Amino acid sequence: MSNIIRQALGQICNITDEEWNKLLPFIKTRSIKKNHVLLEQGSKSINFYFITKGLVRFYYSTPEGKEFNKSFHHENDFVGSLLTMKRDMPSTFSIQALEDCELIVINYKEFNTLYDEHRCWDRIGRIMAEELAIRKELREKEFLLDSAEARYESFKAEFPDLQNRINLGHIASYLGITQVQLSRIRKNIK
Amino acid sequence: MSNIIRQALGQICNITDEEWNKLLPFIKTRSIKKNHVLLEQGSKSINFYFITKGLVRFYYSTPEGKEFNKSFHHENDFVGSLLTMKRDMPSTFSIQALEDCELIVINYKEFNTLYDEHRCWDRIGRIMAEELAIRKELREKEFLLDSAEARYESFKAEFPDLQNRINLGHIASYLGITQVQLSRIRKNIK
DNA sequence: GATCGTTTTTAACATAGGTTAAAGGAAATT
DNA sequence: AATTTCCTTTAACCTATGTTAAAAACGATC
Repeated sequence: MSNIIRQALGQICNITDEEWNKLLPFIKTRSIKKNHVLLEQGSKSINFYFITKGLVRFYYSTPEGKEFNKSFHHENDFVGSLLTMKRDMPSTFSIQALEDCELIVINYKEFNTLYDEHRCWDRIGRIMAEELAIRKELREKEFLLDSAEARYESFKAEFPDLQNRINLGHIASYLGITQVQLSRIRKNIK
Repeated sequence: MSNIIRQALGQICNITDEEWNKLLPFIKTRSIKKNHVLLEQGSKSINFYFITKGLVRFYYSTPEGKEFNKSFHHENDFVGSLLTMKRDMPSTFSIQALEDCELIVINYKEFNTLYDEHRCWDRIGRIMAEELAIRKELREKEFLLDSAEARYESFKAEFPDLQNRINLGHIASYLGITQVQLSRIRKNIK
């Protein structure tokens, strides 16, 4: 099971057996059912996760009871709240399983101790953070420049595999519009 | 001059004299005038910059000739195109001086060689990328959840010092709305 | 202080998107 | 197959924002 995560990390930076053995005690596996809330907005998380199977959504909840999807993550993604992990602050969003999931759980504080052990962990952390920043910049650009219709087309182009796994309500929420408006857009396109 | 940048980096991670002397040959200083375009969208940059004085905007240009401000940066900010630097791709945005600026110029390819020299550079790169990712996540959240009026209030709260240095047209462009709409919002607030 | 360029506001009209509620469809359950 | 639940579309109406153009305010310069 943990071979999968070693392979994923190994693509970023080579990890020696010695370093790998330091990580092993900090990780375990976990299964969660569809609809389970893995992390609740407002709480602090001590873990981050690697998804070996399934699909989750990150979402913000507003005081008015609305929800907005921040992102979707599936097989081979690392997921967690950067803010909680880096600054020990309550998470600004929740994480919920949209399908039954198999996860690898990594204790963040323990993982943190590795940074001073070997440079490979800083390297891995740097490149993962850079990739995240690039993805978030792209989404910022789309919100800034593109219409909701264009954002919908981008979503379909970027995540063709997710189209059939995620219902339109969740997609609309990711695009920052209502289900009604997405329905109107879909009618226009056809 | 380069003391300033060493101090800024030193707050992230200690840099030994030996490591610092490896960086020194890769940096130089440069002055640019207001309105000068430092990086043109579509071109590749070989440098990134540290601003010691002045103010710049990052902006996207559309095929229709419109411009949208991505971000503003001033004294003590590191600026550059992550995409150009990390993936050797043309920059998706331009950089223009909004005031006369004093810059420290760092050659990215040369800087890149430092990563294998000492772990402090991976550490610095990691933490800078993490901070960038956190800022971009916050802006994503504001686009997703907040009205233009709320985003304007957030802008004023987050950058109180920039209010008098940036004209309303540029602020509207940063918020993703027109100058006309920002004017209406300002009228409503008062 | 008159003139010129820039920034900001205002007006009038057009479009995108929100709200609420109901109707249709699709899929799961009994 | 009938029932229930969830997902998607449609309709009617309302608000936020875009577009274009002009006016007003502001600042710099001569």
